[in-house]
Amino acid sequence: MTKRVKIDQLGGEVGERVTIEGWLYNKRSSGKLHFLELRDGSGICQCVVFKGDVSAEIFAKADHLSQETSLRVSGVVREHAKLKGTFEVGVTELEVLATPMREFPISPKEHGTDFLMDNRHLWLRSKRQHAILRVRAEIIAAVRDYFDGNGFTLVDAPIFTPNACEGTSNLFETDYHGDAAYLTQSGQLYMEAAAAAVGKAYCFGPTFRAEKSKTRRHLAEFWMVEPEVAFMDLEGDMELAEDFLVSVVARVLDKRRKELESIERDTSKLELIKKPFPRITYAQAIETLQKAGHDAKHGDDFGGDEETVISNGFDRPVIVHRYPMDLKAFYFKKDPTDPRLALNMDVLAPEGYGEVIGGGQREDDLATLEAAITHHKLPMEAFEWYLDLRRYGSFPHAGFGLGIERTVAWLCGLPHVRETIPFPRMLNRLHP
RNA sequence: UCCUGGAUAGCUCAGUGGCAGAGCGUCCGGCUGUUAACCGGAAUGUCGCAGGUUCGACCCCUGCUCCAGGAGCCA
Repeated sequence: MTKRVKIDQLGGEVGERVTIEGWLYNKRSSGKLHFLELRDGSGICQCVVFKGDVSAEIFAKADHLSQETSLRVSGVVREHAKLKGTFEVGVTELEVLATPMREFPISPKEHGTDFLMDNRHLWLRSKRQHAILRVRAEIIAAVRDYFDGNGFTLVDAPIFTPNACEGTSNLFETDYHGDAAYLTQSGQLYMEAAAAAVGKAYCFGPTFRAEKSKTRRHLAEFWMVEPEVAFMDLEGDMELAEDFLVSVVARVLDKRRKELESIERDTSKLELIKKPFPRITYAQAIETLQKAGHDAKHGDDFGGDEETVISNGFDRPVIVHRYPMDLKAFYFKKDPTDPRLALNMDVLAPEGYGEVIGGGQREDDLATLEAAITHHKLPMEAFEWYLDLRRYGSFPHAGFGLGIERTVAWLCGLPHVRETIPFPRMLNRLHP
């Protein structure tokens, strides 16, 4: 019985006889040699079948393997003849577990987006998608470890929510035993309740947006992490966002450098992500845009192009704070030095990846919050529970939300968020 | 919802009002160190769908469907 090993462990087994199980990724042949590239999820290795080492039957079998055949091979591990630090298996036994019933649609050649998205369930097996999945998993692990290790308590927010905070047109409506229920757009309001219970709370889960957005930055279903901290102001919020982002980037560089390099991410750009992040006000951002020739005026919100122009001035994320109240949600606290401004902040990633974090300090005065709800023409009764947080020991607090997919796109250097999530849900795509 | 572009072999694409094409993949053959291997040979089509113009339409016209990029939208 030979030892079963994973491909990423082969380096420690040189000279040993091992068994590996996986799928055929690619094959090259000459008259007396077959080079089988085997993929097992942990990595890819070359398995060499030499005519002189195996029975005629096994050699013939190896000649007729098609892509994605599942295999079990045994042989001795050795260092690659040409590539130092790369290991291969000199095959002595080969067992076919299952032969594909038809040709695997995704060859190692180029394909179009539509075709790949239709075959997303198979596309995930490719080297590039595998690397992205692993970076995504590392980002999520880094996010959880950061909050778990800094005194936060995970408090899960509900997915079904009772009332639309703002119009229902951008929410997915479901039938909840006869009542309308909506898929959550954010767990933030619930985190404010949680912060009063545990002090530092965060939630991590899927969120849903039904708006008909069709851009490289939008998904109908995406994952968001939302911390909320009691007795923290906007300044503390910006410091938290900065410390958190730096920690996540460092973790991914430390643990997933190989994957980033395999997808040709310029990691030197990520090495620059250090504290402190530049901070500019909304007003300064508008000035920057005007100097760059954009006809931006005070009161405009930023689109993708504007965010890129603003962030291009910096080699690390830039924090833009104090937007006009009119552009922001009802729950932001007004700047006491200029009540037309919100105590909010957005973090724009460098290299044109846009907003990855949005957050700020929340309004903690009951009367001011009630006025804001009225001003936004929202149904007061739906927010009674939320207003209770101001009735029973109101407290200054702040938080933010980070979009996982935009972060994955940024760290992996991907032009579109559709490759950052295993099975993207977009305007015109629900399958597979 | 709007603008622009697109749909031809399994995939990526070229094509012209007059016999449907290439590269890759697949299949067969060759080669002892290949790296998206290479060399030789073969098979492969509802030219997105429906209608129209024409002696003749993959090509021109109309409608529709789907996709992509962008805009709007986007606590």
